[in-house]
Amino acid sequence: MRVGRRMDEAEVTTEAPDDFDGLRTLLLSRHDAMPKRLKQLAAFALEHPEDVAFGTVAGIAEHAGVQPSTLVRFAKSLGYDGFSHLQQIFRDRLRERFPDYRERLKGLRDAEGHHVHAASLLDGFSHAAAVSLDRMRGSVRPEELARAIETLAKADTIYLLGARRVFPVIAYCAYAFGKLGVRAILIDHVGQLGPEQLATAAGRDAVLAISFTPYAPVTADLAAAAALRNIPVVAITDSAFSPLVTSADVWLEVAEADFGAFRSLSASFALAMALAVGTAEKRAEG
Amino acid sequence: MRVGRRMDEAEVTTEAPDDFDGLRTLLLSRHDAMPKRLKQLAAFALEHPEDVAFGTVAGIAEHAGVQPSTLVRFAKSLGYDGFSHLQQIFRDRLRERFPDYRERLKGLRDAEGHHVHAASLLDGFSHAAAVSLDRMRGSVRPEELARAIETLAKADTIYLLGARRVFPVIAYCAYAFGKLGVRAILIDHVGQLGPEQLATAAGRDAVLAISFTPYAPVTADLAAAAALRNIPVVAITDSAFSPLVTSADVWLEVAEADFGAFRSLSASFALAMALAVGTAEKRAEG
DNA sequence: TATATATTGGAATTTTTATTCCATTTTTGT
DNA sequence: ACAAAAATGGAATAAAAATTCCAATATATA
Repeated sequence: MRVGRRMDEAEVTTEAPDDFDGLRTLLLSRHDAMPKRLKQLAAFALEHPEDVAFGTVAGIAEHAGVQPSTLVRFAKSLGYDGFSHLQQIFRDRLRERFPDYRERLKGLRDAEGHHVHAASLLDGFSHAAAVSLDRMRGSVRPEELARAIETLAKADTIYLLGARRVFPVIAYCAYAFGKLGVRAILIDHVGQLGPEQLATAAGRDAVLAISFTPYAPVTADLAAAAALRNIPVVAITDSAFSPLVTSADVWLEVAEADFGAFRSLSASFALAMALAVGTAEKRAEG
Repeated sequence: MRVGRRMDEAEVTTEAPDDFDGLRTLLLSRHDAMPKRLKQLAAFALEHPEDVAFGTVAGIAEHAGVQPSTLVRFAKSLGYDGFSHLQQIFRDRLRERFPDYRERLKGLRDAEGHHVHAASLLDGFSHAAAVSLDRMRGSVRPEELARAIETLAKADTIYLLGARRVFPVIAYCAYAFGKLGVRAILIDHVGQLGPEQLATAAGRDAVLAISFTPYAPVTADLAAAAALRNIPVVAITDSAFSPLVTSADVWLEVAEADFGAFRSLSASFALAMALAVGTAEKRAEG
């Protein structure tokens, strides 16, 4: 037997699955025993199979945060000839994906009662979300959006206002602004301390308020209070009759679709993310 | 004007569609007026789009019965930089992805500077959301969803676990369950009291936990603690490597698409809503 | 803690792939 | 049928990509 064998040429037994499911299983079983970077790649590959299918070694390596050579090593450690060979598995999967889709719908119908019902609920909510997103294209005007971003970009601190149904959106804004290095304060109104949380806001700051019917009184009240103190208010709401409109310097209209008694929040989220990133970029510019 | 212009550098007007549908239309309209080999390629491309997406110049040329150079000429005659550029359109179609960020800006050029940028951000986030929703159809299996609903429906109280990026989703669950008359407790971990908030949970209850990469340790830890105490855990996560998987009795996979550094949450929301409504309905039944 | 072993980063190399160029053939218009 | 323009094939070249190799680092073992 040869001496001085390097890891690069590691011996491989009977692996190298030739379809995606097999690869997936292999990856899952081996994952715990893998070294750091390879583990990282295994996770990346299963999370972004499309990137692996289409990307180049350099591109994927950058995305996954490893060196190009690690990709080749990864492929070899699984028993493939090299990265190109491994990539083939990912590509094959995509080629077969379209037929898969129809099978699924068929299978959905044949399944038993519960499943169908659960799946159709999911379908219903997905559909409502998709409709909301589509509608937003028509209702949000680019100039207004740009004005909203300008207002927020000029602010020293952004105070985030939203309650009940839209609280998730505003909570997400707090996360996003924080990530982007924009100072923002979430008015979560714990212990009914909303007014106090907003007390430190001044004219150089701004308020981002969100409210949909039935408008939560806190949000409208606090926004009005801010406006009275000459703090710029950017509002996201669902109609021109919203109480927020009178307090707002700029407002954006989003009409979410519903399914059953529940309304989507998808369009609001997309809009909130655009505001956050737009604001951060505008600040970076100057 | 230059003399002796060659066909290779043919002038191109305003073509070069940046999505597959546009390309298809262009190909169909130009087809009749094309020279023999290019016509041949147009037909081949529409008939075997996947081969074009994955193949190499040499390979496709052979398959289609033309010279490699003809492929490059074909791409250029349509207004693309070269074959690689044309191929990108075919690849985008397969991954259902947006044309490049920059390309997008070009398309919205008629508006003024800021507006364009803001609008394309919004477009990007909307699209990521739509893609996420669509993908979910493939990754969530109806039977698993039904099992998750059953587990939650049997529970006395549902404890809601989620932090950081997914906190909005779990916060929304608290709202939805409340509206539906299902007893649920939001573990918001205020004052680091997460473990205490979960202390009252017992085997007759259930935990609904959500976590995506990079997995917040609190969520994984609390879910593991619950599992140890034999409390059923339903998890929503983004890969089989998630630390939640080991603790979960049922887990649902959702891979959200991203735009820039931010991932959508739309699919997670839709799934959460389906779980909530499904649970409420199941309880009402029996 | 010292030593052996595995893992990783990054530059150098090789291979593959796209593109360009030009001589030859085909088509078009007169 | 003839000249001019367009189209084509195929070799030559340039560009991009994958792969290999080795030094540096980290990890495990005694």
